[in-house]
Amino acid sequence: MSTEEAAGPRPRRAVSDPGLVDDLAARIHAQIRSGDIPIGTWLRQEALANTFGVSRTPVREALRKLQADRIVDVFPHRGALVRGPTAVDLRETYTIRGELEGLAAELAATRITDEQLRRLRAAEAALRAGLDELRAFVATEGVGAVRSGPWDAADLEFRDAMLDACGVERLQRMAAELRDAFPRNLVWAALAEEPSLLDESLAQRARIRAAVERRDPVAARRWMTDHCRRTGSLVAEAFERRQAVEDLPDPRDIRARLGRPTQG
Amino acid sequence: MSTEEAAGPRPRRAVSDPGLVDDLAARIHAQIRSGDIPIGTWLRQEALANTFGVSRTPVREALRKLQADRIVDVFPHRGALVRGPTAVDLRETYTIRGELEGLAAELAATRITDEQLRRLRAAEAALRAGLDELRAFVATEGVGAVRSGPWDAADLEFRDAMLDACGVERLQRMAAELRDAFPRNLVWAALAEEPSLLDESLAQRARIRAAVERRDPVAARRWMTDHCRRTGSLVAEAFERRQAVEDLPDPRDIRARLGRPTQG
DNA sequence: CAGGCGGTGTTTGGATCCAAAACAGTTCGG
DNA sequence: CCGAACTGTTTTGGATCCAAACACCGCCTG
Repeated sequence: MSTEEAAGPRPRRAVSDPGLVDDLAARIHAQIRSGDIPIGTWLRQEALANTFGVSRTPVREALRKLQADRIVDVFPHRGALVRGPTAVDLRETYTIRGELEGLAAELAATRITDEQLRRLRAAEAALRAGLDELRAFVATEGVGAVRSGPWDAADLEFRDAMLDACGVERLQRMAAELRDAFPRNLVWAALAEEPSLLDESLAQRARIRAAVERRDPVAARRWMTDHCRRTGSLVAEAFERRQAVEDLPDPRDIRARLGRPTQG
Repeated sequence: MSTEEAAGPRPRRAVSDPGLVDDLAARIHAQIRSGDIPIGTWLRQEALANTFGVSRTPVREALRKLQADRIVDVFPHRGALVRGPTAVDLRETYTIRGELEGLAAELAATRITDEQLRRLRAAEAALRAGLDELRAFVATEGVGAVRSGPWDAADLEFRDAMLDACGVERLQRMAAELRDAFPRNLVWAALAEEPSLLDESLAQRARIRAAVERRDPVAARRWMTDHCRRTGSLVAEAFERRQAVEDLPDPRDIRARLGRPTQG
């Protein structure tokens, strides 16, 4: 019987070359996260191949990775569709994030280093600065013109610092996976429309940071979990409001955004 | 500029056809989970293609999916290597599982239906029966001869029933992902070597079931988290013992199990 | 006029082909 | 005697090719 094992080559350098497919997947994912490729978009293999200057073969493999990460849905003989969350998806995701990041905060409170603590404080400061700037921007330009800015970056940095401090690699990865489960604009668009919510969000994070600072695992976890759940409720509610306005036929229905085959 | 969107076809039936690639990935994954393909095996594309009667193209896409699921490591120009956990991997995974399944138990306690509760009880009964049988088997045949049996199946069924009862789809998926992160035999081989541990494991589950039955979310969560952490400790310790005996050069080192290219 | 039917163009899916990379065994030089 | 370079073989990676599936459109029929 032909076995598929047969031990073979031994890799000298582990991950020096990222590999074309992984790079492609990361790039496509980035465009989806940023909103450049909107939810409900059909990803055409040939178009992607052209834009990245490669053939369809590596594109197809990249799409399989994105499928496994639940970024796109692949329909046999039809193509890959960029997944969009439903309101319950949002709630569920934030609930789970509350658990995972809560655990991370708890662990971080017991084992954070001084260096990591400095990073956390810096992120909080950046968050505060970004909030001021964003509020000023909204006051002059309006909510609609808001684009991904320093507040969003600081937001990610704060979370990354916390996850890094907890020291559990798998936890980092899983939390990141949840964070990237849907485009960023869905998140901060919900919060930016009411600046007072951002104040609240910042205050919650200050509480978390303080708890970690004084090495209080129980409080750190509690505040972090609360923070995630509260944020999740806000995002989900905003999403539902928005969905009520533009009447998408069905939240779960794939037929949304069908348009026409060639948009010429 | 050529855009990669261009709205297109609308899928009629959602998931009627699994698709060859998904099927392949599932089959390979199953063989890894069952231990038929051991950890550290180099997966040769052509060999896999031959065994499944297809060409290398779909095999490569399937491997990309497994890579995204962290089942294999893909090294550019070298191949795909079946990942094996380290002891810290095991501990981390069970810690996180404690959180997720704890949450699941908490939710299940509040919203489980009578039908689901019946399923949970049935799984517990099967677990008990499987335990008796396994103990008898170990007494006559010895630990070494133990293979995946009804106890393992009942174990999975109990967890699935609980996750199903919690009603959060993403939670189900993430817990399943953790459960399948490494071969099953690593798990129950650790527990089977000391039957009293299985008694303890069963008692813990009875406690959980009882808490869910009386709709006590706090207790359900507590017992479930405890159960997962305890199991994780046992598995990790057994793994460390085993690893100490067969002196693998380095836990993280890829060069393990190098052998020769063609094992003819 | 509505609904079913087949033609046509487009897109995906799998197989095949070829070049580049890596392993293994050998040879050459110190 | 040991190590570095060379060569042959194996395997992966990307491109290309062809068939099958699907969407769109017009036509035909009831």
